[in-house]
Order: sequence, then structure tokens, then C-alpha cells
Amino acid sequence: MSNFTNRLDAKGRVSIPAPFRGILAKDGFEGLYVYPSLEAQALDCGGNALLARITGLLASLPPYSEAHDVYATALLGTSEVLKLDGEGRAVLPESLKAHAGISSEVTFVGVGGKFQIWEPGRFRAHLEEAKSRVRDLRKGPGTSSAAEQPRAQGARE
Amino acid sequence: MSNFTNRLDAKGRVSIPAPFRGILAKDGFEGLYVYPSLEAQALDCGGNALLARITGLLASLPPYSEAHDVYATALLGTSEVLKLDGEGRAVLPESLKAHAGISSEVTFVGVGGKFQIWEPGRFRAHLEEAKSRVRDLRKGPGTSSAAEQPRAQGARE
DNA sequence: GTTTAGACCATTGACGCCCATAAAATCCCA
DNA sequence: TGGGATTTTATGGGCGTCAATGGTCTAAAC
Repeated sequence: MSNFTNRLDAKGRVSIPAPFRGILAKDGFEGLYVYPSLEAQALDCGGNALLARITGLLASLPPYSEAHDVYATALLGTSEVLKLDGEGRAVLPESLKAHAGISSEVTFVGVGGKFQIWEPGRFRAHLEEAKSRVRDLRKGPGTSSAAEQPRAQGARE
Repeated sequence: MSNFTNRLDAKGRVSIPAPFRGILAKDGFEGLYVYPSLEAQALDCGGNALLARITGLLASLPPYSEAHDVYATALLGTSEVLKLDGEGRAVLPESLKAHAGISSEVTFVGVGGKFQIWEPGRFRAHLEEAKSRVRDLRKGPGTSSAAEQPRAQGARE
């Protein structure tokens, strides 16, 4: 729900915001499970809960199907388990930083059940894009209570 | 509804007017749910009731649809849950202050079910604008005799 | 031997928590 | 009804704790 922006230090370490660390600790996970998001130029992060959701998704796909293989490769093949140091910091591998375009700062964004890591500029752009799309949707075949009646199924851009 | 104007102290804290605190307490919410209004340069605030309205809106959209993603990002991605201290004060994050142009004072305005936080000057302007729109409407359709009313700094009654 | 990674320590600033004061609203009782 | 007493609010400030960040040192890898 909220978002935090932290900086990477000279050694490439970055503090995971305390609230997120708390959640990870609660579902009993040493470290941080991370993989490149499928939809965005960001990283998806979580603990056991996220891992369970992924294995659940895979289990729901027919084994040996193309879909199963593709998802397994994308979600598990590129994922990493990062360790946290005593102060709750992690080092992002080059491959992950490259995917998200991260250099010296990152923005953490909580999205129910997991959280994402963005390059701050890209996140701002993403937010602006979302806001302007919402404005478009609300203008749509506008009823007065536009906020409560968004267009059924917006165009998939 | 009524409105209140309070000042921010040196530490950036501002008292939430007691009547609004009462409403928050009544619907059982620790803290204050806040996000930048989509249609005005102000902040929308509330408790569980407001949160429920938003999650309800999201639930009404097909999951994984673009509309759902975009609304979730725009509404949840920019929202914050502020804690109140023992005296009922909160500190507004920079991003929210920036959106509303807030510096040293804020005006609280109740609008059924939620309330808004404005920079006092902008709120006065907003009010004037609304009043003049009302005057125009009452003068009848179209031919508002607005021509002779250099809107610049309207009647100060 | 040089580099890299991990553990440990130190600093600083922000935030949460507590108490103090003053003004305003409310209550109570003569 | 008037006036004093009491409570509620708004506001200011002190202080301890914790998080974020930076640096150092040791141990392992190349």
C-alpha cells in the first residue's frame, strides 16, 4: 500500500523497509525471494506466501504443457533467494538490476501479498500512466458516478 | 459541512479536527487513510468506510483486467495510512504535501463519508469558483451575464 | 596476493511517545 | 442567567528508540 525509496550504498546494499521485513519474518522466511516481474520492469519480492502462490499456480497447469514450462521457466528459472544481513539489507544481482534499470536508488511498493522493487523514475512514470488511464476511463461513457461505474472491460491498450 | 483550518508545527504535525477523529474512531480505524484526490489538488481522507469503498470498486472489476490494474495502482499505489499520535496529530508525507501544495497550514473539509485536506488558499479559490458556477447556473442557461464579470478576482462579497 | 563477500560496529536523523501550556468550549451551580 | 470551574482541543517541545546508511574488519575465493 505505501511505498518507500531507499538508496544503494557503495557496496550495492539496500535496506529492505522495516515494515516489509516484519511481514517476511512473520511468515517465517530467511531471506528474500525475488524474480523479475512478468508485467513490468520491476522485481517481485516476497517470502513463503509468494512462493506458495507460485507453486500453486504451477500445480494448476497441466504438467508438461507448454504453459507449465513457460511459467516455470519465467518464475522459477530467473528467481533468486537473497540473504539479508544483520541490518536487513540485501544485494541485488546484476541481472535483476538490469531488468529493472536500477542504479543508485530503488522504490519499494507493497501490492497485497507481495511487494515490488522499482527504479524510482520508472515507478513515477508508471503511476502517472495509471492515473491518466484512470482519468480516461472515468471520462468514458460517463455516468455521473463514474468512479463507481468504470467501463466494464477497458481496451487492452 | 463545516471546515477547519489548522497549522503544521515545526515537526510537520497537524491536528486532525476532533469531529473527524470521532468519525474515524466510530468506524474503528487506527490511523488515517489518505490519498491524492483524482479530481482536485487536495487529499482524500477517511477510515474503514473509505477503504471499503475503494476495495469494493476494485472487487467489482474483473481481476487481471487493465481497468483493475490501473485503478489498483492509481488508488493504492499513491495511498498512505498515517498514524495518529496520542493527541490526534498526523504528519503528511512529502509526496502528499506536494500534490496539494501544502506548506504551513491546511483546511479540513468534510464531504459526506470522507473529508478532504486542502491548502487554505487553494480551497478558498475552489469555493469561489464553485460559488460563481452556482451564480451562473441561477442566472439561467447559456447567456450568463458573465461577460461583464472579469472573473479574475470576483466579487468579494 | 589481490579481490570479494560476509559479519560487525558507528553515526545520524526520523519517528513514536510522553508531558506541558493555552485557548476555547462545556458544564454546573448559585 | 451569569460566572466560575472543568474538560476538551490545538499546539509546542523534550527525549528515547529504531531504522537507514556508511564504514571497518575478517575470512574465504580466485
